[in-house]
This record gives sequence, C-alpha cells and structure tokens, in this order.
Amino acid sequence: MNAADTRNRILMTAMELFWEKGYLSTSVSDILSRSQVHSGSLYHFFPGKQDVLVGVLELYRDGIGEMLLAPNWEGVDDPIDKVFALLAGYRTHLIVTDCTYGCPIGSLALEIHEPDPVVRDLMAANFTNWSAAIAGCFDTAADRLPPGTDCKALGEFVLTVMEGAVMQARTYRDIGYFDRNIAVLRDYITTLLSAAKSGSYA
Amino acid sequence: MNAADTRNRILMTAMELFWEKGYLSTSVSDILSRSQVHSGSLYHFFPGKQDVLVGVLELYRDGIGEMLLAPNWEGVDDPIDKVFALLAGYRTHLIVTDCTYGCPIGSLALEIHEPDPVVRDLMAANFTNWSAAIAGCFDTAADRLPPGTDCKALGEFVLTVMEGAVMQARTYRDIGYFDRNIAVLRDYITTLLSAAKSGSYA
DNA sequence: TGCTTGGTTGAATGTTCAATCAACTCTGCT
DNA sequence: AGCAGAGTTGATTGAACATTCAACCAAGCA
Repeated sequence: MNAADTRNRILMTAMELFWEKGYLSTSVSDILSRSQVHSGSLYHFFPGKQDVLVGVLELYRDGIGEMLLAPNWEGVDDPIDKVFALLAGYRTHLIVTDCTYGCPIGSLALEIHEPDPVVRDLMAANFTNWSAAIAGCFDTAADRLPPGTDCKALGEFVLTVMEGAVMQARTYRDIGYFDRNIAVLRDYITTLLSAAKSGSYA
Repeated sequence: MNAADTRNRILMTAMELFWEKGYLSTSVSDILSRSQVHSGSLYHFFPGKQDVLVGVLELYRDGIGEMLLAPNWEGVDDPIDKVFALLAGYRTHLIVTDCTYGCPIGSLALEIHEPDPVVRDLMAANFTNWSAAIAGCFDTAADRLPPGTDCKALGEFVLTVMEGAVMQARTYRDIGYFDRNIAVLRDYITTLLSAAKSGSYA
C-alpha cells in the first residue's frame, strides 16, 4: 500500500464517520480503527483532526459533479426535472438509512459553532457549488420562467428547502416531512412555470 | 438562594451555552462555572448532562408562546403578517449576533446524530409547536388562500425555510442569504394570496 | 436539644481524547 | 551494497471530561 492509498483511506473513512456520527462525536481513534491506520500515519499526513475535516470538505467540494450531480442526473434532460431529481437523491439516502443520514455539509455547518475560517469557507463553498448547480438549471429554463426571475436566489431557496426538509425528516424519523416540503416547493415552481406561460408577468 | 433558584439558574445557563456553543461543545464545567453552581448541586437536580438538555428542551417547548410568539406578535394582527413577523425575529437575532446564533432547536437537531428517544421526541415537539403556530396563522387566513390549501404543510414549509435560511446566513456570516430566502418565500405566499383573490383556483 | 431532610461543597476518580515521538521498515537511487 | 527519505508503528502523554462521594450545612420539627 502506497502513501496515497493511506491518505485516501483516512479521508474516505472520515467522510463516512462524519456523516454517520458528526465531526465532534467522531474520535480520531474511530477513524484509526475503521480505516486500519495507525495514529502515527494519520498524523504524518494531517497535522490534526481538523485538517482531516478540511480534507473531507475539499473532497466534497471537488467531487460534487461526479459524486452527486452525475449519478442523480443520469438520463434526466429537462432542467426543472434535474432540480427534483437531485432532491429525489436525498430522499433515497433518507429512505435507505431510515431517516438517520441527512446532508453531511448541513450537519457540519450547524454542529461546528465557531468554525475556523478555513473550515467555514469550505462549507460555504460547498453550499455555493450546490445552489449554483441548481441556479444553472433555472438559468437553462429561464425562457419558461417569469421574466426577471432571480435564478441564483431560486438556487439558494432550493438548497434551503432541501436542508430544512432533511432536518425535519431526520428529527421525526419520518419521510413524510420531507415529501410534504418538496411538494410545496413543487407547487411553487409549477406556479412560476404556469405564470410565465400564461403571461401574467409579461 | 433556594432550591428552585439553583435548578433554574442551571437551566438558564445551559440554555445560553447550548445556544452559543452547542450541546457537545458545552462541558458540564462550562455550565458550573458560568452559573456559579457546584458540581454536586447540579448532580443533585439532574442525573447527568443529558438530563440538563432535556430540561432545556422542556423550557423551550413550554415557553414558545411567552418567549417566542408573544414578543414577535405584539401589535401584529394580520395572520400573514404574523408569519413574517416571527421570521423577522430570527433575523434580529442573526443581526445582533453577527450571524453566529441560529435556531437553537435546529442546531441541536443536526448536532446530535443518535439522540435518545426522550431528546428526539422533545426536539420533534418543539418543531411541531412552531409549525403548528404558523399553520394556525394560515388557518385564520384560510379565506384568503386558495381553497384546499394544506395549512399544516405550509406551516412545516415555513419552518423549513426559516431553518435553511438561518443555516446559510450563519455559514456565510451574511444576512443577505437569509433575506433572499425569505423574499422568495414571500413571493410564494403572495402568489397564493393573489391566486385566491383572482379566483384562479376556484 | 437532637434528629431528619433537602441541599451544598469541592476534591477525587476513572475514562476518553487528541496528539507525540523515538524506533523501525520499506523503496528507490547511486 | 549502502544510503536517504518517505512512511509506519504503537506505547505514551497530559489535558479535558462527566461523574461520584463523604463530609458538611441549614431549616423545620419533636
């Protein structure tokens, strides 16, 4: 096993554990035992626990396209469908984990109250990439939306609804809370589409 | 100082600290030193740290009317205005804390990944009370909304948007993210009100 | 006066944690 | 073969943590 393998296995294991248990509840020993790496090796690659978190957040940031968007958008062409396909991906994660796993970035964002600027910037970058991807969908469908629609704000709003919906589904351990929230969002988007079509905003 | 005072000071201090630093990052020593209570006294009233959390969550649950709704709804009569007045209260908290303090329940909900059933039920009860209060506003304004509007789902949606908007404002340390999200929500609610007025749904 | 009960004190306990480090091995280069 | 440096090992350290407990106090009552 070479160096890149070790570093990678640490990051992958930490990614899993931070998602499962959160950052604060994951001990360095947890990472070591699950990844089968010894403490000296971990501290050879990372100055400290927080630097492992930075590495994980960089993986998320750099992998959003391949790891998140591509799998959910496979075979989906319509940009509005893409928005809801991504949300459906989060629904699947909730289902297969009995509503215990949410959005890893959202959990970290609320868990770490006084984040290091480096960590905070990375969490913000992850949010920005996510909502920008959604905003891009709305941009592509701009001709079907009321003129002057703020697609960037709409992207941020979809992120907001996803995070809030996941939070409730997880707290109640009930997917119904997620579904009802997405249904309301869908009603809103539908309203925008039909308002543009009927020309109410023209 | 009598017993009720001591117990109360512990709970009030813990409430502050859990809001400031979160549950996991608040040590029992933190609570003891800020509340000027000795460890033996705390453990006389509470079997352990988690029971302090339970006490805090009960305070939130039982105090939502007096502590949260009443102050924000003073002088506000219109039920739709009440919805946005409550959201404005959260905005004020963000402003006065430089976007560092969010919703205490939301933070706890995402921070504690494997909550004790007692804790989870209390967090859920807090969410239910909050969204029910908003649903009540929509119920009162039902005649101005499209017929068949699901006011309960709308209450959950407003909670969702508040939590997501607070999460982003806190992560970016920028109130603009909160404001834009609330603006989109307002656009949606406005659409519902005007759709009902124009009779598009009738 | 002495007993009981509810509350207080704070040093002590045992555990868990992140981080360290000196000794070691493996790999590639000369 | 001999060397250098990257990577590994795991016992160890010291701090922080939640919790305990025996001694103590004060109020009310017999």
